[in-house]
Amino acid sequence: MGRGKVELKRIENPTSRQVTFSKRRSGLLKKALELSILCDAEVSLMIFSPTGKLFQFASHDMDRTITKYRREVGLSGPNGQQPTFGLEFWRREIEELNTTIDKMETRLRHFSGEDISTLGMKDLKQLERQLRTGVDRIRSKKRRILSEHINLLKGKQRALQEENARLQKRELNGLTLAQRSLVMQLVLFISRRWLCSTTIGLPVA
Amino acid sequence: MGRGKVELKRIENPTSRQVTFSKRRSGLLKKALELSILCDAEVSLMIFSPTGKLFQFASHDMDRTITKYRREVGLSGPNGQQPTFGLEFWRREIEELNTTIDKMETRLRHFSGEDISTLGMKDLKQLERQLRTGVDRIRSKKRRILSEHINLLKGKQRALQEENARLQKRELNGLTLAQRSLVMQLVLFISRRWLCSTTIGLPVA
DNA sequence: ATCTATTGATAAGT
DNA sequence: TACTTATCAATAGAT
Repeated sequence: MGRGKVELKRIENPTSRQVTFSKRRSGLLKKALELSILCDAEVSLMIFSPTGKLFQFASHDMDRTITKYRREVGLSGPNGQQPTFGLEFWRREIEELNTTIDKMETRLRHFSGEDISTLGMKDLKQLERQLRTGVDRIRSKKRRILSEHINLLKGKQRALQEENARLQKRELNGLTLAQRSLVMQLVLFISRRWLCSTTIGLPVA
Repeated sequence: MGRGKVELKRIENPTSRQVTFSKRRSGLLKKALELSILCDAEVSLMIFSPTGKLFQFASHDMDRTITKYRREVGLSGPNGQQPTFGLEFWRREIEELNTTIDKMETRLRHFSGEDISTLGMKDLKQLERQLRTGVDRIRSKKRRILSEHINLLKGKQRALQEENARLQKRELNGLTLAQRSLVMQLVLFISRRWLCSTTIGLPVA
């Protein structure tokens, strides 16, 4: 994929070889990363340049993957690990943990409805019951949260309403006072005119 | 590189995920091979599918490369160059596995609707969606099983019906033969009587 | 599994 | 080593 096709054969020109190594190396690492993420796979990649420099990628953990690999392929490599005394214990321990993890992974996948081809009707029924229980509990939790939220809002609303009422009342009181004042002024005014015109007979100023 | 861009994120659809895994896996293995040949590099690649199946490529020898890797990594580690893994390594390995297990346990419990007090509404919604997906898939699987069972029964039923029809036909044939026999006997009987009474004139025995 | 439209990777050139 | 660009390769989505 480039300006020209390239045959699958060691590149003789050292410069091109080095350049191609650099480019393709990063391409390979990138694709390893993509595979692991897109497809949820466990990928480990080790690249040693001709000069012995290491480049690596491990989606999970290189050692874990190597352990898994050894378990899968069979047993110890030639140089891999001499079964020193306590080693066997650790190996078995780890194997056990890995088995546990595998089982849990399977179970988790079942919970997502994956890899259920091998399950029988009985298993499926049980699984569905469990999932439905989970869904019910989660919904109930959601309802509780919503309800709490609503209550909170109601509380705030009530507080606001009370505050509102208080403000309105204060406003009304104020108006009433003003009105009283007006009434009193009116009364005074009329009284004065009445006094002037009827009792003293003087013209109003 | 395909009909559409694809974001670097776990593919949710299990079918596409499986298909993509298959395609990209072979692509990755091919590119690993090419890099090792074109650039004279030592390449090792391990891929575990989500179901735990191993796919690997090693330009030289997996164990040799692993050993080389250990040596390389060990150099930058705290302990040094010995390919012997001390207790520290194993302890860390186990710790890591236990952490993984803890996380998975939590997740499993969440899937059963337990220990969800600490989850927020967002988490709960996501969880519920996953569970519902699981339930849907399981139901669909159940339907498929039932449907297969029904088809099996239908097949058996059809076979029985055919068998039945065959038996009935044979029975009818049998009856026809009996009838023929009766008719022939009758014919013989009448013939004899007719012969006796008209041609020979002797009384019928 | 097979087929294409597209995107991605990269050989060569600068 | 880092860009650019012309080409080839990989692959996503559909069948």
